[in-house]
Amino acid sequence: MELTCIDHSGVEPLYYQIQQQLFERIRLGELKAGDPLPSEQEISTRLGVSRMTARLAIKSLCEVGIVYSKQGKGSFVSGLKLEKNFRQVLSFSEEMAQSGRRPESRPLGFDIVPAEGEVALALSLKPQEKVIRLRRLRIADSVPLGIESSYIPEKLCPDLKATFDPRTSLYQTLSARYGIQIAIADEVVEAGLAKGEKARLLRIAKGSPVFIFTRISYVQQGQAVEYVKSTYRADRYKIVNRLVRVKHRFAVQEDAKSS
Amino acid sequence: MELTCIDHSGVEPLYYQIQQQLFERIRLGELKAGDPLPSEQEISTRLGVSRMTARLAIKSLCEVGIVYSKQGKGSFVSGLKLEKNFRQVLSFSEEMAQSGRRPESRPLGFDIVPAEGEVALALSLKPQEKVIRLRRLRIADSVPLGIESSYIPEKLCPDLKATFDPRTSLYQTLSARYGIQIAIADEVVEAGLAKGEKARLLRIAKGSPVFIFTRISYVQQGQAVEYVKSTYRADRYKIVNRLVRVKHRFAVQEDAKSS
DNA sequence: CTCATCTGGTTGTCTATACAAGATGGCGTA
DNA sequence: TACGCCATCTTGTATAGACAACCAGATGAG
Repeated sequence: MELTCIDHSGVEPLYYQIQQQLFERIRLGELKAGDPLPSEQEISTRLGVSRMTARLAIKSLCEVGIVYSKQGKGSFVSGLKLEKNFRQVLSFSEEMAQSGRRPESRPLGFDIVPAEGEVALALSLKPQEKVIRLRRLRIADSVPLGIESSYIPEKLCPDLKATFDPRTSLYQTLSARYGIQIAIADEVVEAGLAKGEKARLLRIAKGSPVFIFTRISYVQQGQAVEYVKSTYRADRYKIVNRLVRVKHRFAVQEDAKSS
Repeated sequence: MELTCIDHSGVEPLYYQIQQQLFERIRLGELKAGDPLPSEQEISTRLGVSRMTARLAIKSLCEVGIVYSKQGKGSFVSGLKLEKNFRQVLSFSEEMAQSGRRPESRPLGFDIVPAEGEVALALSLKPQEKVIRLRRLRIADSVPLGIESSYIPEKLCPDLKATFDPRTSLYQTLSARYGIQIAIADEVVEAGLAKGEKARLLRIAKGSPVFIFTRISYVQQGQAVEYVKSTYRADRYKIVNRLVRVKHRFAVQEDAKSS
């Protein structure tokens, strides 16, 4: 497949069509790691678009890390696997789908409680405001994997408690019924030991290692919409990360506590 | 502080100067969460640059998540904390500096061994090729924090063994002496229990929870340069992540295993 | 042969302009 | 009053052109 047939009619942006064609060629292995992409000039003349448009397409591929550019040399396919999308906020179902496992959820509790302590703090609520609390046992391929407790301000989704089926996707419901699209989440990961009720629910011995996640999800405007605390079995769950080395442009200097 | 004084002499790119000015105003709290940034038009006329240049400055702020744009409305400061840089490849010293702790390293071993098993696989080496192995105890504020074993192909840095002081920064040396700049790393995080020698070195009880990191670092071209396996105390170490919800443009569909 | 220079190709930055598309408020008409 | 249309602001997309910075290979002089 070569770079061809750009639709100039305007239904889809030109740079997006080019980006998708290039991405497809990479995904199919037609362009392999280290291979040079067509130069901006070449794309420009071959497809009859301006160089800036071709450039925009390539830059958007650079942003997700599957391509890199070198001044004076060209743009190249990076040698990184694209098997997984790292750094994503994923729902449990999405996560399981990515790793090819069959997800299942068993509700452990679904009620409305006043926000208190860390929950109120994380969601910027006054201590008396109501939150919807949803506790679920997460199951992968019939094996208990983790326990999740979600807290969502009731004012954001008034009748969620009445209409939501706790076995389905919370994120999908928030998006479809309330127009709440989660854009970013901050997550703290700790390691600990399973004990008591949690060990029993997860069917592991007391003292087994577990991951403890604390996650706050935000919409793009920055408002917190969800606080989640969860415990996952460490023998059946691991975290895969892709880290990037930043070129200290936005390095936030430490507050001068020591000086 | 207002948008002022752009240096047109060409030492620093214009869009970069503008980006830095805006970033500084946000960092100082002069522009708070939810506040609109000056419009592209306004920046353009006020500073005497073209709108595309102003746009480039704003877009680069969007990329790191501290600003978002809405067609027809404007660009706004997002409500996200920028206290930390998330998801970076950091050296131990850099990481400690960010959290305001005093780093220290005690070498536990420094030798050259043949690559075997997982190490050879990760670094794409033939089983007989030599790797430099460096084991270090990582200490923060005089408290043992973790044990790290790094493996680096000897051919990439021939006389490292002879010249490198194991108490200093490995990344800095790789960059300064060999021109090896690490650009990306893939990391797997597991949770486990401390036992035997590791528990003793870390001064924790056997059976205490620990993080187990397995990291492979790459240069931008994709070649692996370092394999690290490390064990960190979970009572003194936690992971902080920022996740983004991607707009399924690059979603890699699952291999059709089920169909 | 060796080394400096030139030259063409590439990405990086920047300008000036244009129209499309979404948001918002006002104005006028029904 | 209520509603639709319009003017105007915003960002999004696209063009054509220009020069700078960088890289690599060819060419030439010594």
